Amino acid sequence: MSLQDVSGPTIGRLPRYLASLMELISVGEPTISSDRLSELVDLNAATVRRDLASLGISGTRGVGYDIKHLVFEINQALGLNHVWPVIVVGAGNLGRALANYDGLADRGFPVCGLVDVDPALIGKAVGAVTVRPVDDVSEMVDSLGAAVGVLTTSSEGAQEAADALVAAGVRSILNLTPQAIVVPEEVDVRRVDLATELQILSFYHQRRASAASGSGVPLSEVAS
Amino acid sequence: MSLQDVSGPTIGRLPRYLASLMELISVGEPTISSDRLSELVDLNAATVRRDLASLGISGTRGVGYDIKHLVFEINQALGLNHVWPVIVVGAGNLGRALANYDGLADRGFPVCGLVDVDPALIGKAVGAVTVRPVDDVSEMVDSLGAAVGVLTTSSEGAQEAADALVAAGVRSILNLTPQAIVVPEEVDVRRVDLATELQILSFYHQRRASAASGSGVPLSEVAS
DNA sequence: TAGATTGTTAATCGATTAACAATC
DNA sequence: TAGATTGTTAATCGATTAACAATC
Repeated sequence: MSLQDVSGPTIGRLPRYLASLMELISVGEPTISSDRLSELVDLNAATVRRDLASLGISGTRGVGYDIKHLVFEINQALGLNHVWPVIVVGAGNLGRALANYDGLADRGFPVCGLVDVDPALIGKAVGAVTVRPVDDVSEMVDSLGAAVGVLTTSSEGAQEAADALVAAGVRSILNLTPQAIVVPEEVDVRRVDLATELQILSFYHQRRASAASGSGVPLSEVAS
Repeated sequence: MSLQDVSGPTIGRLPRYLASLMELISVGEPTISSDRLSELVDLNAATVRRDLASLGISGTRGVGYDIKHLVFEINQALGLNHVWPVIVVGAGNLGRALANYDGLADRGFPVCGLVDVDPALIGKAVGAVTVRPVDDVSEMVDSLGAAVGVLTTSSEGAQEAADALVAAGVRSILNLTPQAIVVPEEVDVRRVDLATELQILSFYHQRRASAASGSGVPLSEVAS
């Protein structure tokens, strides 16, 4: 299953709705109209109503939507009424940064395990966890109830790491390596590649500067 | 300018084309048909021809596209015939991980500067750079020719960091904090939020497991 | 010339949005 | 009842794709 393909219109917007709604809750508003919410998230009001209807959320004509109900249902849809323990494979700089990062645990994704193939790293304490060998993954998934794996290995190690996660029963993988991985059909993979993100930025930068001379330094040869 | 809106169909696929083409080069193939390339990148052949035509690349009827030419032109379109020096704002775990990460420099985005507001971090050596105060950003952008800024501060520091980059003349920002930032119209921002990526994974995980009992641990209260 | 493949037109598909009857 | 706002239909828009004439 390829997430990007299946995703449909709604899912990517749910976190945005949630962020705006949380602010409204802190202000104490009880209800909100699709019209006003649409302004906050910069979408069309009809799109907002569509999205909410598709989640099975209904409002009250003439009044709007109950904000707390909205938040509850969106959290439900996103699976945020659960805690999803995460196992990070790869205890390099990025893996260790993730294990130290509160932003994941705060949103229901605590890093409960950190593994690596490098014997030199095994046993090292990082944040709240200790680096363990990759061979332990299967046991860790079972005992910790981990549902999600994050790959922060080198490109070379990515496939092997993914295989280990899949063998351990993990069905959701966030791949932070530059390497595309191959997994069975029933496993979901999302890939975030920072260099690709920068490429996209530079694409627009270049396009914007097109006529003017670019501020980048010419690179020797590319296509050889 | 919102990148997601403007992006059009092509840009997000260019890195994929490039990856497949690089492999073909290493195998020594001289040309490729849109049909074959479309299989490699899992797209429709007409879409491939569309994309290439939109970049001004033409092939030869009956033969296909010259692979080296293709690679050169796609690199050109992505701005990869330039080196884009990057300044990272925020020398926490993630910022330091980026400064140590070869994957960016390898693809033309060397981290040339790392700054932080925390006096305790100033002067620390990280990878090839030394942490400097945020106040130096403007001078650094000029002297290093930095075109892209990456935010790895805390949520609280994100807006201030973005303001400093914008004031220094940076027009492309990759925001890795969970905080949305406000910038002038002429500045491009891309946001990558790992917790959001995990949310999307868990959304599908949950949907897949819908009927069956979820494997996540129930969370106490969400909507209060 | 016969076969292959491009470049592009027209058809299709899916998502967004305007509009409005239903109804609080 | 009058005003507001939902829920949904039909119109619109934009991207993908099939199909095919052009041409190597």
